[in-house]
Amino acid sequence: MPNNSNYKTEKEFLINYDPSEFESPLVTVDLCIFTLIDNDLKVLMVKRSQFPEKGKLALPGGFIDLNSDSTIEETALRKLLKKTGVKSPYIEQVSTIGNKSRDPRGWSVTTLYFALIPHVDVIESNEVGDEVKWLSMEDVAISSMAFDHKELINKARERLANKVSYTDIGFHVLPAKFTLSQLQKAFEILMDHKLEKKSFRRRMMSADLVSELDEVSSERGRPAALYEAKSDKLHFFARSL
Amino acid sequence: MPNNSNYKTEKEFLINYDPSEFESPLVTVDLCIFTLIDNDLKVLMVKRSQFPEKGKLALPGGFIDLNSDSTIEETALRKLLKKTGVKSPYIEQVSTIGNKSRDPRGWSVTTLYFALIPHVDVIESNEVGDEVKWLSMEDVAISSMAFDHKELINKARERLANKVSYTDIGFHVLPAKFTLSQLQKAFEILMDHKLEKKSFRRRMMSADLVSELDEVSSERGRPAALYEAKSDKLHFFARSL
DNA sequence: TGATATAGTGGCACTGTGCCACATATAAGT
DNA sequence: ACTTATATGTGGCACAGTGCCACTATATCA
Repeated sequence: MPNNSNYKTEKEFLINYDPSEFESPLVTVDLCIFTLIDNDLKVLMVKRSQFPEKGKLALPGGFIDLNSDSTIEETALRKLLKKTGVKSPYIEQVSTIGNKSRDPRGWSVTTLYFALIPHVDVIESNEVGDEVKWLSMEDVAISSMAFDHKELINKARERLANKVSYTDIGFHVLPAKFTLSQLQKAFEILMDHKLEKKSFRRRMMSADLVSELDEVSSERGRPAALYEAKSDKLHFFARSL
Repeated sequence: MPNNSNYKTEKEFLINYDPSEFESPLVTVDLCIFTLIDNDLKVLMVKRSQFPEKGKLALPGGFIDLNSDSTIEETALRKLLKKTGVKSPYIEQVSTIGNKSRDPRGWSVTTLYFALIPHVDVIESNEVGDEVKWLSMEDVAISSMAFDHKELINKARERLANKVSYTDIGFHVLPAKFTLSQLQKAFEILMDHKLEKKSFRRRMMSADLVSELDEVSSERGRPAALYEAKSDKLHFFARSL
């Protein structure tokens, strides 16, 4: 607990102030990076190379670099860039978890972010050469993980599903051009909830979020019109999906 | 930055691990405690008695007590209890802000909570005898404040308005018995948005959140039926207000 | 008794949604 | 060539919830 009580002026305080008076918890940032691969929701994990929890799967993340990071968001973006090569993801702070038991090293606080990236943008074999792995969300429940990271993933997953239902963040897992069916499928997977085709299309068109291109995507069946997102701005739907 | 790299076993790691290897930021918890006094939204402020920012208005909050607090929520509740005497408020984590410039003492991280309490439950002249003040939200913009606390209040205010529009947390600023008009007025102030009387009543009744009592409240005009909240559970409206 | 004030309701037009049948356009199979 | 499978895209209607506001109800005050 702090003890810097009896200074008479601001100057005296600043000169004599000793940061080590404060006993601080460990502070980390953890990232839950989601993407869609073959219509399967995946989360990026790394295998820990150091104690504690050496060898276990963990979320990418780590300590704030007090010298080079000037904000906590910068820490998060730096770590995401290092693991995926993606520079401008959708990223959002989920929650901060702090208690005395989550880390064997002692009182520990972590700020959890989730990010949404299109899989095509990921540079495989990242620069660090850490052992990274896209884990299917279906396998999260049955995998053993470091610290409380399984809980963290569940929190992020919940926030993701919720937010996708009333914003356009779902666009961020798709490539630049997509069909409305692909878009709908992505929303359905992210929300874990089936959607009605007609209603979905009506909403997307009336929200004016996409513009039709002069191209079609053709696989099986009738060729589908390709669209692109109209804006990068976060858009709130008037009503939830 | 951490340096605890070369341990061969977990045991060796735990024995030799030195927490001071880590350079940690300052970690605090700040509270934005809202209530309604005479149909005016207020936020609780304290006058700082120590450097830095001595004498300025600040949000109640402070350092985690690593010995007595076992979670960060416990820290928040402890501080709220100390300032207001309220034991079971509505409380919610808003966001965590961390950067190198917000505190003259150096890299600093704060986790911001907002709380909603009924004014009647507040024990005036709290045990610490700190100089505390209910500041009207209208005066926030024109008041000088410590650190980045004005921004913190604005963030909490925004979250509050938003959340009130699709949940029943607005109930928490009212006494146990209230009229529907009082309830509507409270929602309007918290959301900063006028509501339609008929629509509001329809929604409240169909959501089955209140039960009518055999009492009436009578001031001017026709006496109004008194109601009480049916449950403490957080309820999400199907549609926003 | 009538003015004023607040509580509470009736009722209708409008909007968005769920639903599902139908029309359209292509590839693949025979 | 024609059929079948498959997927895209639309038409249209019943239904539910909302906004709106005039109207009724019940009190106090002068």
